[in-house]
Amino acid sequence: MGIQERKEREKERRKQQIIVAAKRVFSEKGFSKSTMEDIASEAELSPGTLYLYFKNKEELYASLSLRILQYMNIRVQHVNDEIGLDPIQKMGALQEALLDVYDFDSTTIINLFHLQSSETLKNLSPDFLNEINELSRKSIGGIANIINEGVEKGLFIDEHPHALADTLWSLFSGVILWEASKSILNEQKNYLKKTLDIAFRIFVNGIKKN
Amino acid sequence: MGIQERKEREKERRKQQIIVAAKRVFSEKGFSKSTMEDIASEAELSPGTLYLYFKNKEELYASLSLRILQYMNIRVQHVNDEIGLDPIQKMGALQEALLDVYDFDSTTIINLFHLQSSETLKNLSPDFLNEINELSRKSIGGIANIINEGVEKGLFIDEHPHALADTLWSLFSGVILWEASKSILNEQKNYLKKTLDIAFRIFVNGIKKN
Amino acid sequence: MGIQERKEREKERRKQQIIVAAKRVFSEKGFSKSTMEDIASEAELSPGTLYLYFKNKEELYASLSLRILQYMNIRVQHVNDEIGLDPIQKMGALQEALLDVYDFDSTTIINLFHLQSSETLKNLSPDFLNEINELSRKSIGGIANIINEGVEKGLFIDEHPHALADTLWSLFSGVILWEASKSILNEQKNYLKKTLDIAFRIFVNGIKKN
Amino acid sequence: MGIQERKEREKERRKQQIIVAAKRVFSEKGFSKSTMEDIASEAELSPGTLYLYFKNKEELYASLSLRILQYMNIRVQHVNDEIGLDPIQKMGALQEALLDVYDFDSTTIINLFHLQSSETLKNLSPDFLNEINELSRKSIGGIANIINEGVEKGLFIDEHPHALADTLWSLFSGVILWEASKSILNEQKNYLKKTLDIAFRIFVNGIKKN
DNA sequence: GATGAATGAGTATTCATTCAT
DNA sequence: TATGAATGAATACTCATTCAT
Repeated sequence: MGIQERKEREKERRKQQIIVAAKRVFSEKGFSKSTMEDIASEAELSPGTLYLYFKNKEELYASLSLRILQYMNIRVQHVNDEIGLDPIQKMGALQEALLDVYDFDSTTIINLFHLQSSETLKNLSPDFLNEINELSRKSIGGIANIINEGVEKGLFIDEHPHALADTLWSLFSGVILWEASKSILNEQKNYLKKTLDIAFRIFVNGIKKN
Repeated sequence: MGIQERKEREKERRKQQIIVAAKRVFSEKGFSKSTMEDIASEAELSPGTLYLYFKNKEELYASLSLRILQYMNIRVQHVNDEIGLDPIQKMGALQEALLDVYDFDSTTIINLFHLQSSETLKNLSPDFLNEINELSRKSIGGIANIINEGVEKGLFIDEHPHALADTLWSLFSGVILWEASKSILNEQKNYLKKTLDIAFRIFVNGIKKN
Repeated sequence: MGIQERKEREKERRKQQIIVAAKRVFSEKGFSKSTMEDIASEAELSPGTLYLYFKNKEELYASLSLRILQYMNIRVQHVNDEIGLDPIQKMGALQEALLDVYDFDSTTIINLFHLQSSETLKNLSPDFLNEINELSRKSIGGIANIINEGVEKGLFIDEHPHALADTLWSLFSGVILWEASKSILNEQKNYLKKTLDIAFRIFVNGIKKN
Repeated sequence: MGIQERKEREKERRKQQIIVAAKRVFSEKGFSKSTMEDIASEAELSPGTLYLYFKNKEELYASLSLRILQYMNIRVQHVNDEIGLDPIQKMGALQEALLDVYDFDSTTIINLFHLQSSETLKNLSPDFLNEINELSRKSIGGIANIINEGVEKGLFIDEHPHALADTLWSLFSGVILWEASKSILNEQKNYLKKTLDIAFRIFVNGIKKN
């Protein structure tokens, strides 16, 4: 391992350290009530150090989403790559994949959808926006592929697969955000998994031909 | 018209004036980048005056949502009250109603779903939270009623109607937020109505028995 | 009673009404935490009305003191005018008079000494300052007279009577303020009367010749 | 000198720098007319920096008093500890000590007595209140000790020494505040030292037996 | 006179960001 | 690299005062 590479790794480790801290703080206090000082002390670093790894607060916030989007992407591609599953089974596999993504890091995925639906989006640097955009498109493209198979095989209704993928994406994010908000409004146990399950079944049913 | 009543009206007019200005500013800059000064000058009033009508910035923001929620409520009840429509037709009427609500004030309904899915929620006064909670529950209750009819008549699948209503609500808000974010990400024309139409068709199809 | 005079009286009554309210509010919240609105609503008047009777908040505050100073003046003169009392007896009468003044309106007399020792003083209009100054001087002059008698009769030490009066005035105000602050610091019953009694005895003892 | 210790000193120096500036500004404009900006610019620092060293404006104000109270305490204890002085001589030493305290920092001691007799008191944090209270009690306790000696030796009148100490404290603060207010009212040279001298002589005379 | 809605100047405080060490 | 002290711009909110009715 070269010295260059070791440095790279070290740097990556620090970034992780900061991201983990940021995740905790943001999910507890929300974006605007979290201070860089909060995050720094949670990461056991000084405020100045944060700026060696992230350009500013907003990009730190957005970078949380980047990670989960990358992970989501991989999971969706996996489903695409599985051979020997019929479209209906693939939809089942997709549901499982998305649930896994949620389980993997529920805080951040809620963050992701908040971000997507929020003012922060307007203030990100173009580079970041592009990256997020790119990743979202890939994920939705992957979902569209899965659906497309079903359309081509005459199993799913003959809509534009991308439009169907958008609907599924909306459904997924809508359920997650709505459940999150219910848990604030009612301060009671949420039923996310069950709701997601119902939502998926309705969706798959709804796009089946006849 | 008594002097009391006239004053009441005058007061209501001022509130409207502020709300209209707030809507414009918030939807342009988002919550935290909007200053009370911005809103005041948009309303051609002084900052102090805003506080005669709204306790603070957050309640001003939240009160936008209250209006649209009330309107949504009314529209959902209307659908419920219509006689002579079968459940499938009622779902169609519901779709139209919700689209109307969106058309009536698209900015605010996007705000509403942002609010519902965001940190601001945590900082509202309990009274406001309650009122929003109450109104949301009513709307969803209304939707659940519509669905319930279909379930009882054996047309819709035998799930808990409230769970189905939650799913529809999630779908509706998810589509709206996703389209709104797409319009920021891609800065291009959004296809909300079309997407919503597809979403509803899928949903209704998905909950049909057989 | 002429119409002019009636108006004058009416005006005086309003002033009293405001002063009574102001006294209550100021003594509860202190000067800077009391708002004109507080006072207005305590007086069951509107804020604007206050300004018909008092130029501004500070003069309203100061006018409380004016009243008590006038009263104090009268009481001190009474003692001066009493014939047939020897200087020692007059000092006793003076003590009683000052205690009466305190009993008459303890809140305001504390206010008076606060005012005298505070920043508000710097912000009063010259007219008001003069009036307060004048009244203080008169009171102290009156006390000096009493003491002077004792000096002339060879009973009291041969200091400048005005200096002795200053000392007595300081002692009086010091005791009152100190007791007031103790009641805040310790939140317990204060012993003002006893302390004042001791203070007076010491003072009289201290200025006796031999 | 360790690096830790150096930092500590640096920090202390900054605090002093701020305190000196605050003293100047507060004594010129009074508490409420002084802005944090004023103080910051007097200290040649930025407003934010003030908050690194003092929690808020009120604690900055109160901390001025804390210093002088600590100093006063030390001086009073010194008098107590001096051996070979009879009670009368100790009273003389006490007078000198208090005058020294006044000379050491006249502005702040006026502030202290203002504080003690004012609305600010009500708004301090309990910790601060306690500390001030504690220090005042100690000083008065020290004075009471001195007086007690005289009482025990049969030189001073047989009152409760603490009550006599309260009276002396009141006399001291009363004279200082009264002289300070006279200097505002008359805008002329004040005669504090002379008045204090008279006051002390009267007091000592007043508590002597026979 | 009386009102009270509107004003808008005034300020304590916060916090993302920088930079000398 | 890492630090963390210092910065200073930014802003919600208050409240004495005014003035049209």
